[in-house]
Amino acid sequence: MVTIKDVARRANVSVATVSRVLNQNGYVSEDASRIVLQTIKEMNYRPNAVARTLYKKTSNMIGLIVPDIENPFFPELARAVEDVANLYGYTVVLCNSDQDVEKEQRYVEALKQKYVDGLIMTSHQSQFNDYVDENIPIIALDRIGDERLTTVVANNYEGGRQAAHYLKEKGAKSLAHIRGPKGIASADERYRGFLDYVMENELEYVVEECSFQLSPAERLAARFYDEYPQADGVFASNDVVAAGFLKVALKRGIPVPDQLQLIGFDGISFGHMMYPELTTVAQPIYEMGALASRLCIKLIEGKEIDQSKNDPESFFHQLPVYMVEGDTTKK
Amino acid sequence: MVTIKDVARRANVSVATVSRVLNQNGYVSEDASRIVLQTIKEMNYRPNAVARTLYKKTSNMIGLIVPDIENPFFPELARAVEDVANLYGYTVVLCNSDQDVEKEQRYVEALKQKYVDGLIMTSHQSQFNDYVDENIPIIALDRIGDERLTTVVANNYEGGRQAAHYLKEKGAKSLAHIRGPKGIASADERYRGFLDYVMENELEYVVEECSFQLSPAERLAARFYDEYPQADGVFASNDVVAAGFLKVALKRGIPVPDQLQLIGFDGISFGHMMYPELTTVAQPIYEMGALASRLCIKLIEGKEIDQSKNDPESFFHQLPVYMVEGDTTKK
DNA sequence: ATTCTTTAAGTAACCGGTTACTTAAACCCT
DNA sequence: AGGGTTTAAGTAACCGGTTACTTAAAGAAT
Repeated sequence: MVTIKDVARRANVSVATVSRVLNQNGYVSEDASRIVLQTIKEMNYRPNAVARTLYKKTSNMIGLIVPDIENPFFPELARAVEDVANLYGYTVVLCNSDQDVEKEQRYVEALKQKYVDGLIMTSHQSQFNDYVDENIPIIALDRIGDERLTTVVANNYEGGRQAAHYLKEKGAKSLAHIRGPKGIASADERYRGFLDYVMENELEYVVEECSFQLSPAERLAARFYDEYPQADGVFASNDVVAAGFLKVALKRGIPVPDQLQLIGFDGISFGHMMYPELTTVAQPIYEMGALASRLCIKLIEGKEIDQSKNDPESFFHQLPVYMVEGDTTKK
Repeated sequence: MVTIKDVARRANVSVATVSRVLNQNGYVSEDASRIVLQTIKEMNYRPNAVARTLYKKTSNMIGLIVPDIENPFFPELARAVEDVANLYGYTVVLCNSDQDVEKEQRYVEALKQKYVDGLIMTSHQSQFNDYVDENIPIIALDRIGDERLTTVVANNYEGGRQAAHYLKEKGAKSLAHIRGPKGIASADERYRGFLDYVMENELEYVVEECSFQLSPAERLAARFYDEYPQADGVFASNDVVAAGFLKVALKRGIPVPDQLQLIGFDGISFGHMMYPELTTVAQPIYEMGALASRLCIKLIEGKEIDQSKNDPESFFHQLPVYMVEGDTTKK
């Protein structure tokens, strides 16, 4: 491997000069600069990122921790984070915490040891308090933790309300909400939105809880359709669970959307893969990832943003959701 | 941040002794060892991974490059790679090359600069020749590149044959294969398997090409059903494309599987999410990822395996595929 | 002509570990 | 008692960059 010393020797200058040319700082003459650049090209020299990191304590890496890489929502999010990060010269290290608090903590430790410049976390942990005092920027994405944390979320509460409203408008008489796990802010908020709306409008409803995965959703759906045959409008807390409910309904021959209407949440591209297509409360997934990434980089580089302690709002970025009308609700 | 010097000072020993305790090598007395360990715990010292990497030229990181993180096949694969890697104390850096050769090369460069210990690549590049002489282990996963490269793939050829055979057995008279992009070994092999089988059995068939994504699949499907209304057995080169064909068929009211039977490839968990469930030629995705990861680590640590130049077979690990009978083919 | 400022470039310390080399004490043996 | 081996632990070089500090030459100002 070619080092800066090799380049310096060949170019007849000191390592400091080579370093100055590379970093475009300090005083370097035209001549020296030309020769060094020429030599670098000739020798195909690439500065060693690890050595630089050791001295500068910065790595141009951003850690992204997601709870479940197999839920298509997160790859879509990761994709956006990565696109923006790449644009600014950062590498994203994607870690799958597997909804395991310990594994998550191990990752945070490992990443910090590697001098990642920032962290974007879709943490499974309900309170990130342990992390908030760290000396690197942390963005909470799709999760709400400590209020001092810069946060990017969709308007889950409003999404919950919209789902309930939409079902009511489409004539559903007996609503159901399959809520996500308690303690996960997004799930809690969707539930709260749904609940507020059905209460305000005095609608008949029932709530069940289900983790954000397919198999549990299918199991619950089977039981659910037995127990609540009268339910004609189901709002699932994410698209994967909605897909599970849709599948079981179709299997049983329950006519969708005529007898049963179904709404998911997320708007993963996956919902378009099935037929009938899923009606869903879509989050602006790409925008969320991109914003989180941009904010993280701003915090890394500017160390400031407009996040004065006076203005808590500036920590909290809430993006609007929007209904995507598929075929699992009436026209 | 606590450094090894701080620990050494507090424990009244030299940094060498602390290092020896940490790495459990060299001569350290019982007493010294005890004191150092105690001090480490008290000060909550964690050795700096970057400094260690700089000297040892090893990072305990494995780079994993996938072409499309949004195709569920790859997260599933990544999951397996990561599980095994974690088990052995390695961190996986997941990179999305976006099917872009240049982006892929940039990632390889960046990863090597970070002293990753090994690379697992599901490369979009048909020949990895550029990479094969690198001084770190490289595993080709789900792709075939240079024959000197350790390779983990499913038996795609056999899968192609099986799909054709299955469709024939289920009574399809006019077969179609929607093959993946030319130049991608897995797609080529599936195509070859299909072709050999239909030729041997003198079956009526047609072939179309489609990239491994949903939207192109849907567009192609629309055209396909117009052009080949007689086709009654479609074998798609992956599950995502199969899902696109299924969706368009259902939309048009084509009875599946009675009038049109459909087989995908991959066996992503996704195929179970839809109804009717996809019949598919499943790859042992988890096993493939896990094997690639294990081989990579063996190469890193042992630098040997049984890969003598005499035995090219040992470089080539081909795993069997198996039919998963869903509802898109007749019982 | 002298002093001050700017430009240019080298030397060496530093980042935080690991390890080759060295010194010295302890133990063993004849 | 003297020489050899094993054990213990310190010193300093090293990994490959960056940069503070220093020296020196060129240019500007009085």
